[in-house]
Amino acid sequence: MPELPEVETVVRDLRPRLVGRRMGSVICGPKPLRRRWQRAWGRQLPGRRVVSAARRGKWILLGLDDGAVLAFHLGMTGRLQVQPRSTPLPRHTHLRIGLDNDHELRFRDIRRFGAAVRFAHADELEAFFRTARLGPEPFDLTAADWRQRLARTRRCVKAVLLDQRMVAGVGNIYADEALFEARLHPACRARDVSAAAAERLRRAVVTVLRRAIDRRGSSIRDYVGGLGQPGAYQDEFRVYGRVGQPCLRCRAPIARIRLAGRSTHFCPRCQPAGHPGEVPTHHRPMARRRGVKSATVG
DNA sequence: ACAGGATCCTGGGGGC
DNA sequence: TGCCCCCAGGATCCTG
Repeated sequence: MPELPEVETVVRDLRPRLVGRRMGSVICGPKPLRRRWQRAWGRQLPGRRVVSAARRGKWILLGLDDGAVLAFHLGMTGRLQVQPRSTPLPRHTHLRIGLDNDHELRFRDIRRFGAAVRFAHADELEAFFRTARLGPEPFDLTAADWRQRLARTRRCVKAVLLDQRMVAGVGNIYADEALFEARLHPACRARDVSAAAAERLRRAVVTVLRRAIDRRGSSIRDYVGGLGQPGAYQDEFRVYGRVGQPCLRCRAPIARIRLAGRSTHFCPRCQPAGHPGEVPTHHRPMARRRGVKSATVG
């Protein structure tokens, strides 16, 4: 679930509570975390001091005083929190790292799509991101680079936004919100998007992410920040999760379709299929077998 | 190469 | 109440 704004919020919450702290005992839960975490890593952590807390895409990066980096990905349901050791341990807590102040860093993840990885050096981390071809941060993405990236694919813009190799940190919520902001139909082929629309989209992504960071991210069901508080941006969604409800700009009912395997929300009137030079492709109604209401037919 | 679908997990909600 | 199906802030395989 957590996308860039949620991850950024967690990092900002954790930074003052982790940086300067020394790590103690490490306790792993019985179930593996996408097989990334290696039990042996637990032995390398005690005694190390946290020197930095940062974010790259949807990754949380804790720099240690031996040059190693402890990286966390929250997947769909991951939570990374600093809590007093006395706080009751919730279910699905997979990793606990003691701190030198009666608190501990707890990684909890119901669905276990998340990951924890120890990189021995910053070089290893860089190699990892290179291998994954992790794209640029949205805030660093230049207009020219973005235009070229869009021009090189036949996929629809929604799929492009979700692809971490194209731009890092955007997920399903903010892809939909940014496309609404840019007034672009999510099914538009990326390569057919005009230069003007591409630039609108690039700016919309930045705008929406900044707004969401200001509101400490979106909490729909599982997400909380590094101190356990929910975010508030869900109250400002223009399209995400608003199927059938009136568009806040034009009152037309918000539609939902499935694109790139994900629920996709948009306003059929504000995000028309037929912008000049922007030809939307395939899109099927969400409705499956069981009378699930198809949003497109209010 | 490329795009879509299945898959990994667990839990919640709705329909019957 | 119970069962079954669908759904979910993600990413990675596999297939055609």
